[in-house]
Amino acid sequence: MTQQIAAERRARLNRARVLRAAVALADEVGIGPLSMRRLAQELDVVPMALYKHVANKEELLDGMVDVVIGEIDPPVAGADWKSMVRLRVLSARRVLQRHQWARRVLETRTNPTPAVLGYMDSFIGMFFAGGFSVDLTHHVMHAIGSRMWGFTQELFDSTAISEGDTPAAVAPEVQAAMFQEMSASYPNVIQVATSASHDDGSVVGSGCDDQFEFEFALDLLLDGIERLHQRDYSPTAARLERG
Amino acid sequence: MTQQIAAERRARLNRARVLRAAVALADEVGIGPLSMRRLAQELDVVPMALYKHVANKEELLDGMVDVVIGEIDPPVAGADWKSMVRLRVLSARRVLQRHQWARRVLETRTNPTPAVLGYMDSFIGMFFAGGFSVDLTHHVMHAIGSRMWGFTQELFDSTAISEGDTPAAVAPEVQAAMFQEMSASYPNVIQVATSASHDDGSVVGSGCDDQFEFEFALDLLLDGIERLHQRDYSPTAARLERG
DNA sequence: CAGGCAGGTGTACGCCGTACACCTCATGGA
DNA sequence: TCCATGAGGTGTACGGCGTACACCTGCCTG
Repeated sequence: MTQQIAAERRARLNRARVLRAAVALADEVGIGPLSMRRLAQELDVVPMALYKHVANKEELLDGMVDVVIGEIDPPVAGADWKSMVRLRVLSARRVLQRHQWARRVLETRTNPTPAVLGYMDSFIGMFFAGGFSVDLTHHVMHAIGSRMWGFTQELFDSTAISEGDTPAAVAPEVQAAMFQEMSASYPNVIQVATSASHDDGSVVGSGCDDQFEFEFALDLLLDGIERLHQRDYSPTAARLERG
Repeated sequence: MTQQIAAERRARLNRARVLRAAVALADEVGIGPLSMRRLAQELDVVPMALYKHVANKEELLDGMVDVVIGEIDPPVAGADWKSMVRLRVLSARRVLQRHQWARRVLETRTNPTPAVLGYMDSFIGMFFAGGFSVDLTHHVMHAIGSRMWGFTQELFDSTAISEGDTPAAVAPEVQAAMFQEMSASYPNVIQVATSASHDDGSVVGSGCDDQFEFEFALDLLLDGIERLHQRDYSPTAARLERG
């Protein structure tokens, strides 16, 4: 009975609801405009109410990351290490792509939450299961770095602009002039940027297939790692004898 | 004469001086505490005075990045592409290590400044000079990503904590308990983290040699790239026949 | 000597995170 | 049945942020 009444009123807040609302809000408006005040408003509550459920904004962000990580598929069983890793990374990538903000937030965490550690632990476990030494695994984890989460540090990718303001359309003749100028100053950049995007003449190579680029780089890395593993390479030994 | 008087008074502000002061301040206190107000104070000037020299804080940060990029060595002439790239990256790394904050700032730039484009252009030029096709260069640049700037996205590295607050020493017995707990929950992480740091028992593997890890990963990448180049591999062709 | 303009100032606004004291109301023991 | 308790929501306030806008000042040029 009292439950019913409570349900008719505003549902009671709890940590999970706060985090879910935060994730949803960030998905919608981006991480920049996500403030405690804005989130509170979304939950129809006064800002300070949130602090009964999260210690502060940092902890809120930690919690949001945990929610996101929870969406990554568990490792598929019974495959070789390489495909396990590959699939897991690509799963993480899909998740992080649903929550664009998560990349930046992940990067700014100062200490890992249990969920993060759990993911890393199971990630490392895939290499162990594949017969990697602790030592090689260590170096390999460094080499993979943030690619483990399914993203690369794409400096200045075109999608980064889409936070908030629209890029303010410019007249075609101005575009052309800019292109000319760029071609003169940065001929190599222009060549590379336009190589994969013959269809549209956009200056930043927005025509290029991010997913392909990601997999290309990932496979380059995995192939290199496989080669090391096959020849029982020990990075630490190599370093010692190099001196 | 008037010059002398001016020199006796506070030197006049200009964009370069603002940027240099900003870089110095960020070097000293970190990027977090760097506010327009704080910077103005450092320059013994009212906050709004800065806006006569930079449009807003974003532009200030852009300018700071440019200053940093200016410190990267130019490419060494007359070497093969691989060592040119390698040396350039390691030079960038040294610079970015002098300005720890620059990594984060670089990551948050939304559009590249001329200095950034210039660096990328000359970077791309090294591959062209090495006989790489435009196409392969494009993919290779993606694969290198932020490693071009001499950093990897080290999530949760121990250095990240050092912004501002000291980590508040904990009693050894508490440390031991934490270690026990971690070992139970994240056995793989613990193994890997402690593999390269037998000397000190710190939980986060702070004993590991970042520079070695970086070069290890860089070389893994460069070797992979070299292999592709030698066999005249065309990623785009590979993709077309696959797709 | 006059005028203009580059550059430094003062004030004020709206945002942010959050400390702290307070209120309210469901709940469980007497 | 009642009342103490404590979890959870509220209101107010503070200090910090970026920066808009009007203003002042003093050097440089004509």
